[in-house]
Amino acid sequence: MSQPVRTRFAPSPTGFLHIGGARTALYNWLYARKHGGVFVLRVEDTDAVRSTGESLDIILDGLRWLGLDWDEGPECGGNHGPYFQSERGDIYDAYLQKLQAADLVYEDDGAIRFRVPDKDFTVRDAVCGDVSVNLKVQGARGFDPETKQEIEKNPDLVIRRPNGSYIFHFVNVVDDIEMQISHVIRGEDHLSNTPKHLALFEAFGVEPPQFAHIPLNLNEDGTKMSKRDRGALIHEYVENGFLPEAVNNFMALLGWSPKDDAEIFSIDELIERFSLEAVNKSNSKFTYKKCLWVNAEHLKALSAADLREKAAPFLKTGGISPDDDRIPAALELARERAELLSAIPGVIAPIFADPLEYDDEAVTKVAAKEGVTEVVDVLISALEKVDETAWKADSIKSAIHDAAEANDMKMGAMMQPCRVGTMGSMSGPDLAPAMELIGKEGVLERLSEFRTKLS
RNA sequence: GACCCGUUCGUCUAGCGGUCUAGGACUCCGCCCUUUCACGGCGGCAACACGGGUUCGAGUCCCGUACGGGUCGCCA
Repeated sequence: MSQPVRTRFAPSPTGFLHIGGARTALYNWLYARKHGGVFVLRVEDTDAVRSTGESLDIILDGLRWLGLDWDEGPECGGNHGPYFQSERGDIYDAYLQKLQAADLVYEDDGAIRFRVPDKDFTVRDAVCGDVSVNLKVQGARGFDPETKQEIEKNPDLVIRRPNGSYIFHFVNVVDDIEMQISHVIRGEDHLSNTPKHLALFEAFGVEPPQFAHIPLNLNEDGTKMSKRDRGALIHEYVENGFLPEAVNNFMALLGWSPKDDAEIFSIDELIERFSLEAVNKSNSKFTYKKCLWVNAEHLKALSAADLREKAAPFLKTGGISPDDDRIPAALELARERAELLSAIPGVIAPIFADPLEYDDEAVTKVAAKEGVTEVVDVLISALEKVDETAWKADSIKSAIHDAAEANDMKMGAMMQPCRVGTMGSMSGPDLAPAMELIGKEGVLERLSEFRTKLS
């Protein structure tokens, strides 16, 4: 019972890395890491027609981005390879011979079928409990979705096609045996298939691994998530400015519970706290808004250096130089209000803009206020008096405050025109620090341009 | 259609027979903080699918119904 923990993620390279697959990978990875085990990546590419190298790259890139590193698998190898099923034909042939020797298979129309025993197989699932099925009885009934008719069928499992290629159930079991997988953690959609796998394990005389079928993630409307749905594909998280630790955190929460009120976890905390016992039984619905919130929380927790590094590519696409000296300070202003890395440039762009673009609606709104030209005049003369070397958020703020008092104006009535005049819009980062970054000269230029706009 | 799994606020969930007039989080709303934008803090709305049992007592155990999901491929 105390065999080494070996888990695996076995994607089929026929598309993108889906959030469901990524979460399965995460749970397997977490379990292996928690128990000092090995995480194996196996590529299930027996379907030569649908499998592509491009798809494999996308999946590997996605896993790497998430930080779900594998100990054995493509590129790193291992002692139980090869890790592509397309290269394991000899192994499958050898296993087929074992079944042939025991007279457990027969040919049917060129294909090879495995004789299914007439008995109950009980899946002892770490999440779902015991589930028993008699394959001979169950397998004798089929369903034709076209005609919606129940049809009689041969319960014996096809394990090899006439063209010599092997079927999923067979290779899956053979590989799990050969790779000495101790825990099979996979989607609940495989629960009904598991008795078939159990029959195969028994035929090979091998003790099956521990199974854990995790609930599925559905769309918010309860329908099955497809590639078209928002939040379905991992590479979109990369492009949209999510942090990998946030995506891992959120995926972990969909189907697993820490059992207390904590929700934001670093990857190390997830490893420490994860357990199969705490995996939920019921399906969950994917909520993008909460995912955003989790990301915002991780954004706030990022170190200044990490934030700068992670934000850099997004700054570039936003037309802002990541090397500007003012970037660290600007990022601190942005992180409090950005939920995504991709939102950061938009928040701080006005600081670096030259010339500044004014939001017409904001200008019109401010212009409509009575006495706004006087306000701007007061602002300009007050800020001119601030010494260049004393151009800091505090002194800027007190200069405005003093001017308001001296001219019998309300501070609140000054800040809005000041904001629109210097930043171009009604909302944005904390104003005084932003003005500090723009610089005295820039602020005065902007305000005087704004002044002419008003008259 | 058969079989399998599931069902607590709109959503993610806590709850493993009495401490539940059901807790937390997201969303939404209100208030406070901020003489700017946010963050933040505080508060509010909001759930045990239904019906039978078992029990002194059921969100918690059992059965049924309804609903949802899954499987029934020479896809994985």
